[in-house]
Amino acid sequence: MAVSLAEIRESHAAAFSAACPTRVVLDHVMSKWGILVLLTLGDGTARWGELRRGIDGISEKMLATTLKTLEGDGLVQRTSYPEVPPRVEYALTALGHDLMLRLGPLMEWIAVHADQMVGTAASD
Amino acid sequence: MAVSLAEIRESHAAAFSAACPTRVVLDHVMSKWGILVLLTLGDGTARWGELRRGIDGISEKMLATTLKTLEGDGLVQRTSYPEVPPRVEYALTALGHDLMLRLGPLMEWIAVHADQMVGTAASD
DNA sequence: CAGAATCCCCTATGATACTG
DNA sequence: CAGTATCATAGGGGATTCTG
Repeated sequence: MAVSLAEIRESHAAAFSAACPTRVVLDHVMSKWGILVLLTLGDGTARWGELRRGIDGISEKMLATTLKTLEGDGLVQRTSYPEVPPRVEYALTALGHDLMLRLGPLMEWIAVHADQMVGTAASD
Repeated sequence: MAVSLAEIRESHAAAFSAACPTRVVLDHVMSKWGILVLLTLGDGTARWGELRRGIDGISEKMLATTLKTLEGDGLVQRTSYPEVPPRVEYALTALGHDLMLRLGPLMEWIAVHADQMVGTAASD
């Protein structure tokens, strides 16, 4: 194997201190809806309604909160058009896009192995 | 660019349905402490006390809960030695190790970009 | 259509004390 | 040392209603 876990861990040692901003970002990105929103936005742009309908089970409140958080982190960009039927579009920023690239393989792995994990679905 | 976000999203479409086990695993792995514990275990084996001291800010309860969850998911293996001074060692399973390999690059990216994100540290 | 504001519930998270 | 049990709390998260 080429990648040493010890190396990985060492390089992220900072994350183990409670004050590290990594902790915060981790909490935002890894939050229940964070990833789903980011993933949905991966397409390019999405409108509020699209996001709400696209992410099964998300409430308006959580969508709003999550979007604000991600926007505050500079991962998502919000653009509102001053039209009569209000239209707002959300899109990934360059930073967000970059992050998604790292998230992709992980999501893939999880999707593949999710049903292997015992804790998720009772085998009995 | 070689990787299309649309492709990424498409391949994880299942994650958007609330019932998908991916959601559960996501919640476990991406939970506040999940990653930290997995990361700490990356070294090989760690004892209860080591984990508790190694992860800044985690409470006993949360450590216990997180460990059980991850153990239930088959990501972590618990081994207790029937000695007089109780000794228990936790280690990543093959599955957990595999997961960590995917988590590494992500953690790295986050660690590097964390301070770029506005929402994490007040500039004022 | 987009979202802000409210009310409410439940679970995640914590601090502490207790036990094998 | 390695947990478990208990109690308490904050905030995540949901449903509903209201406004621009």
